[in-house]
Amino acid sequence: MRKTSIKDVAKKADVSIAAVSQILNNKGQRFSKHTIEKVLQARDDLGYVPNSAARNLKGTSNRLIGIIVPSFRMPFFADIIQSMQDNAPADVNLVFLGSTDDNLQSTIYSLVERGAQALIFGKPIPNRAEVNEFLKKRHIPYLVLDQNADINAQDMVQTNEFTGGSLVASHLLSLGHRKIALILPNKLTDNMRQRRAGFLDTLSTSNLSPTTIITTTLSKHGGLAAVHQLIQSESTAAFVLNDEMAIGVLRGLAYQNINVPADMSIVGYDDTDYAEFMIPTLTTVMQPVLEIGKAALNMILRRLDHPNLPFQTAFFDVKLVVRESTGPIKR
Amino acid sequence: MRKTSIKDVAKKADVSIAAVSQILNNKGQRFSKHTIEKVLQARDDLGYVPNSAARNLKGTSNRLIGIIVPSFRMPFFADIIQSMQDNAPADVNLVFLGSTDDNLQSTIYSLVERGAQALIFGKPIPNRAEVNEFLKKRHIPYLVLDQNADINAQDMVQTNEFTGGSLVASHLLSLGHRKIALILPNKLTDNMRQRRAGFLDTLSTSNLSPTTIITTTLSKHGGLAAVHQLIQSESTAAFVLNDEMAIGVLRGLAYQNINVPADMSIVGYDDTDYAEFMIPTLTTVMQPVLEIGKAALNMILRRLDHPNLPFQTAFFDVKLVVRESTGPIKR
DNA sequence: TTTGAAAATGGAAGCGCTTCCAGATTAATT
DNA sequence: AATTAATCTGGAAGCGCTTCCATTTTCAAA
Repeated sequence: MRKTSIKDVAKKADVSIAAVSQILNNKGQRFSKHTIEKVLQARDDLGYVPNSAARNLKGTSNRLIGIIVPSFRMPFFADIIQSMQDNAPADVNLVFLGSTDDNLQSTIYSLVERGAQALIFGKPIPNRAEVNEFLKKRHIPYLVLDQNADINAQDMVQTNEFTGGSLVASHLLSLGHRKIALILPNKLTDNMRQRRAGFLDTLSTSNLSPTTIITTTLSKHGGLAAVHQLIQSESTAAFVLNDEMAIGVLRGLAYQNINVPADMSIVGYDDTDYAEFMIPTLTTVMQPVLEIGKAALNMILRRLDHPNLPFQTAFFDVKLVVRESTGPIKR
Repeated sequence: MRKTSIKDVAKKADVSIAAVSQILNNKGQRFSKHTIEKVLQARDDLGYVPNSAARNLKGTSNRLIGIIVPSFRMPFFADIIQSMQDNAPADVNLVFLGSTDDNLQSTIYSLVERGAQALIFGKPIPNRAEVNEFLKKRHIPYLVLDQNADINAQDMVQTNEFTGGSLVASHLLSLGHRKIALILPNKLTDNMRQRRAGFLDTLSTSNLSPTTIITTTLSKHGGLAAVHQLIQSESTAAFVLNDEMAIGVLRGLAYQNINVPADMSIVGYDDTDYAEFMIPTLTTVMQPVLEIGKAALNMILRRLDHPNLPFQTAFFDVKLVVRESTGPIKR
C-alpha cells in the first residue's frame, strides 16, 4: 500500500528517475517527444503525485506562510483569512491555525516544523520577547496585526485606531450626548487600547469622561450581559469596542424595550458584515479588513524576497460609518 | 543562511547524528545523562527545529487531514472549522483551505501533494466522479458534508434535513399560515434539496404549496434582495433556506415597515450564532454543527486507522428552535 | 585479573526527489 | 566516410532524518 513514487513511474515508463523528475517539472525540453509521452502516460496510469516533503527537502521549497488567529468564528478574522487566501500568489501556501494563548508556543513550533517561512499573527503575542527570540534565531520573519511598540524592529500593518475612537466620540458629542458609556472586552489588544485612548481623549476635550466603563467578554453574549449595567448608568449613548459585542448590546436593549437610537445611541467598531443588517443598522467604524489582510500578506512576502530591506509600515485609515443606531439626544 | 540541521546539532554536541535523533525523540533511554544533556543544550543553543519534511519522508508521517470549505466567512463553516480544530488529537494536523468550484481540482491536488492522508469536503463536489477516481486511485479516503447518493460507497455524516424542512412547515401550519413563501439560494446543495423536499412534502399534506418560490444569492444581501418579491407575493410567512439569507430578509422587511412576526413570520435554518441575537430573534432549525464537525473528523480518522471497516454513517437529528420571528397568523 | 552481559554510541542505509555531470546516440557538416 | 555538434538519457550524490545493527565501553560478578 505504499504511495506510488517517482521510482514506480520510472520503471513503468522504462526511463530513468531523473528523466521522470525533469519531464514532470517541465524542465524536460531536452527529452524526446516519445519519452515525454511515455512518462506522462505512466504517471496518469499510476496516479502519481509527487511528494512535496521529498521535494522540499532539496531546498527550493514552496513558500509556506503560517497564519495564526485566535478564532475562526470572529468575522474580523474570517475576513482576514478569506482575503489572504484570495490574494495569495499560486506558489505560496497559506496555513491557517487557530490558537489560544495557551497553545501558542506549540502552534508556532508546529508551523516552523512544517517549514513555515514566515508567520502572521492575528492578535498580540502574550510572551512577545520569547517568541521573538525563537523566531529571530531561525530567521523567520513575522508580523503582528496589532499596534506595536517598536516600529523599527519589524514590518507592521497599522490602522488609525486612535482616530477611530476619536471619531466615535466626536460623533456622539455632536449629537448632543454628554452621558456616554464605554463597553470594553476584558482582554484588550493594543489596537483596542488606542481606540479607547482616542475616544477618551476626545471626550476629555469637552471635559467629559464616560459615565461608566463596563468590562465584559468579547462576544455577543458579553454585550448582552453588559446591558444591565448600561441601563443602570443612565447613559444616553454607548461606545462598544467592537461590533460583536455591540450586536449583543442591541439585542439586550431591545429586550428591555429601550429604543435605539431614540433612548440610547450605540456605536460599534469594525464594520463587520452584520453591522448593516442589524435592526437598527449599526453605526460603526470601518477598517478596510480585506485590504489589511492583503497588505499583511504582501508585506511578509516582500520580506521573504528581500530580507534586508528596511522595515515598512502599512497604514490604513478608518472611517466612521453612520447608520441608524445613533441619533440626537432626546430632550 | 541554511537552516540548522540535525547535523549541526550533532557536531556541536560532539555526538553522532543518530544519537541526536533518538534523544530528541525521546527514544534515547539508552544514552547517558551526560550525552543527553549535551544534545539538548546544543539544540537550544542553535535553535534547532527538526524538519518535518525530512521526517515524514521516512514513512510514519503525522496524519494530515485536508479540509476544504467554500468560504471562511460563513458561520456554518467557521463553526465546523473551529470544532474540528478544537477536537483534533495532538498528532493530527488539519489544513483548511477555501475553494471555489473552479479551483477545486488544484486545491485537492496541492493537498495531496502535501501529503494529506484524507480529505473532508464542506460542500458537494461538482465533478464528483472524476474527483472520486483521483482520490480512490491514491487510497485517500474522503468525506463530504452533504447528503450523498451512495451510502455504501463511503463514510457519511448526515443530518435529517428532510425532517428539518418538515418541522418548519408543520410549525408554520400550526400557527395558521396558509400562504407561505419559500426562499432558496440559487445553488442548492443536496442537503438543501432534502430540506426543501421535507418542507414541500409537509405542505402538500395540507394540500398547500408555496405561494411563491424566490431564488436569490446565498448571502445576507441575497435575502435582502428577495424581500421585494416576497412582499408582492402577499404571503404571511416565509421559509428562508438558511440563516444568512434570513437575516437579510429580516432587515429588508424592517425597511418596509413590515413587522415580524405580526405581519410576516420568518424561519431560517442552521441556528447560527446570530439567530438568537436578531431583532426579532430568529426561529430556525438547529443542526448540531459542532457535533457534526467533530463526528466528521473522528470518522475520517477511524477510516485512516482501519481502512477496511465497513462504511459508516453518522446521523444527526435537527431541532426546531422557535423564537420571536414566527407567530400566529394575523386575522 | 578475567569474563560476559549490560549499557552506550556511531555507521550507514534508505525515504522520494532534484540536479549536476558524463556518457551515449543521433544528426549535421565537411 | 569522418568529424563535430547537437540531442538525448541515466548515474549518482545529496537534501535532513530515522532506524537497524554492529561496535565499543563500562561494570559487576566470578
